[in-house]
Amino acid sequence: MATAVTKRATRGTGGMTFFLSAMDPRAKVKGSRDGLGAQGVWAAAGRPLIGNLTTVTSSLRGFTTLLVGLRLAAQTAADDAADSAANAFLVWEQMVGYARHVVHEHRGFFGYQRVAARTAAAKADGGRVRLSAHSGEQILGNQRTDGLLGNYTAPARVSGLVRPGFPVRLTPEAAAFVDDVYMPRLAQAWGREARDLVRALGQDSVSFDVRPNQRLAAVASLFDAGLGAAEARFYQRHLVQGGPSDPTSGRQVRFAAILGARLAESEQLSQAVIAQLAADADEGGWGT
DNA sequence: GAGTGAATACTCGAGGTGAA
DNA sequence: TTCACCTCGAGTATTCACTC
Repeated sequence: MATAVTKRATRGTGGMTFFLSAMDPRAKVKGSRDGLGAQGVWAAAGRPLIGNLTTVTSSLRGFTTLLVGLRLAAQTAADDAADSAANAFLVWEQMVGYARHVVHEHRGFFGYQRVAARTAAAKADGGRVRLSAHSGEQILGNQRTDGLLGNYTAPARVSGLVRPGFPVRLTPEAAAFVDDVYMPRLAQAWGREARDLVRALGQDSVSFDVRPNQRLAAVASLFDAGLGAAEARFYQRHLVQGGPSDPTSGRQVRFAAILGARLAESEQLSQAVIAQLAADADEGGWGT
């Protein structure tokens, strides 16, 4: 049948050509606001190449927040109480937001607006904010579904960072990475194995000082500019290359390789660069 | 009690809208 | 332009009533 995107495999040349045709009403997404049918293009052409990430998971530091938060939250709920672990994660996500805003002046994380507003209010009134899972203290209308827990957990699972099933827990490899790379930085201000931080996250409500201090700085240090060698290797393997169970059967690894090479030469993803990528793919004999 | 199927709830991944 | 919040459809899991 004809679809919005029809692919023609040209096995002789090892390439594949995409062209547009009229929308098949059977393929149309019912009631979708996707008037141009971009979702169909993404599903047909993008998803087979990038198996783990979504259009929302554009922040590497979002994954950093998720990994460290899940590690800490698991320690607050040793009895597998999923709800309390989730609540602890929400508190951690709030804490990270304040630290990134105050220390690094970061934007572009979930909840930025409320974090900025409450920080300004706190500076005029004692310098402390309240962190908790209660709706009034969350940094989004529904932090659980619209924050990192809702948007990053599934891609992290596909990337081999989060175990399948429930409750949400890191894979052994991801947990070891957090312990090696991030926990020592937190421990400098929060005590051995960041025990004071774990204790704080386990509380129903936390009063958090957003004036410059060691604990705030320790949390912010996880989000310093640049990546260490171990971080770069880890994220390259799990996020860029799709992780150990790469659902694209190696296509994502090859795509990352040629994209990386082309972007190293060019600042922007222009039409010319895309044409070059297609030529690179043809040369590599990708087939379908 | 076991098996089946419908109804319901939940999760995930898209894009749109409106305020600032 | 950015950000927060929303809707929507598809897929999956769970619950429950019904039949044998």
